[in-house]
Amino acid sequence: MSARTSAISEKRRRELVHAAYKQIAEGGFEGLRTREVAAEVGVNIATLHYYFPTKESLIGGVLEYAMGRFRTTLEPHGSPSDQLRNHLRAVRKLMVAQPELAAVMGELTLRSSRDPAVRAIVDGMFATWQSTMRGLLRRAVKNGTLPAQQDSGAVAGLVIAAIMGSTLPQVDPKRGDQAIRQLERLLGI
Amino acid sequence: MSARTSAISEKRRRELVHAAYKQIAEGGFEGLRTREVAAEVGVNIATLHYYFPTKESLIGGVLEYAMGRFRTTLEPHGSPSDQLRNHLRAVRKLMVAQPELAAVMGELTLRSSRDPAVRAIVDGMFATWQSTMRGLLRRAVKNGTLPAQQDSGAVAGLVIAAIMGSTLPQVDPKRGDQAIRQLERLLGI
DNA sequence: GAGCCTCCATCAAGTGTTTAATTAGCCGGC
DNA sequence: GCCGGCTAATTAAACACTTGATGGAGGCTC
Repeated sequence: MSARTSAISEKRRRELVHAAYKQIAEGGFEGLRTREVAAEVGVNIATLHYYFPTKESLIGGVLEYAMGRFRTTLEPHGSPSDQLRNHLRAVRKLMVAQPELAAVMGELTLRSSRDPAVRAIVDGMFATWQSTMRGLLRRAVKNGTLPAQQDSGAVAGLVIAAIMGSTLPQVDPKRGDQAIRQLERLLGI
Repeated sequence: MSARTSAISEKRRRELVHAAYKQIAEGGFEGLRTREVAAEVGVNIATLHYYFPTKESLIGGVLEYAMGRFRTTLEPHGSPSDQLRNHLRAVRKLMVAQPELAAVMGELTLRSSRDPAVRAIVDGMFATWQSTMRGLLRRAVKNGTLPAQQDSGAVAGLVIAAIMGSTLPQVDPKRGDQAIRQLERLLGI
């Protein structure tokens, strides 16, 4: 929080957050035990509480970490003409390459309906994503790479819903990819 | 389990399962406490364990209940020509009308990646849904109400992914509906 | 009264959190 | 140079409470 956090201290924090992140990925919030997090890093349980006063604050760290990870891939890149295509591919690839992130995102999304603090951040992330996506869609239409759409907002919502839905654990990765490719086809990308 | 379970006994079971169901809906698996379930029904904790030897078995009951609830709306109805449309509407309506069910489905879906018993059932449900959907799509194409599709399986997967994704808690119901309507438009329903 | 059902009391194993103490390194003054 | 205090970082050991589960005693109904 404060400006002067020593390098070693910052490292410890990251270690702890990352351990908790992995823990949540494989066991859900239900399976998150502060003791195990500490053990995985190889420190005493009290050390964990030295850096994160409460379990809640540790979860906060994980939330921040996961969101950061996700946000980076949301930033569009490549030539404007195929930014939309790149974007879809990138997000989908990320979710397949890092099932841990997909799992944690799922947990956080679900938790956001009960935890206002989580909700605020997750909501913000989705809002950003939605508006990014809408921008890409509009640009693609103006560009000519995409047939005109009535409601770019609704399309953006659909794309996001489809991506999130296709990363749910029961859908094996192949089916998820198929679904997204099918969406691209329908959209005319 | 056995054939002769008295009416009152069966009622108790249902009460307990339903209480657990509500509990999971509002607090996730993380927040499921057998004591609270028993308290909500108004019985002693030991009574709960009389009907459900373990917490796991209680969750099994909830799983069965939720799946049953979901499955009923999956059955297509109406005239064959607009069964597909009805189906989409029905599922979507269900998820909006019963946010509890959506929440529990989400929890179960996430849990299915860690719990083999849950996975088996949830997977089965999705498989059924997928093939039902594919059947509807094919019939609609043959019917003429839907333009020809290359891969009905992929389309079915997309529809399912979109529906599941649109019921995630952070998407407010209006956006979710928009997304599904947009999907209908794209599909040409 | 037999059998299904319910409760009281209790256990053992965790669970997040805290307390008091220890170590290591740094800095200023003598 | 070195010493005493200061702070950051870490630890062992518990604390207070929760949680799933049990055993045995009694009750209600047919």
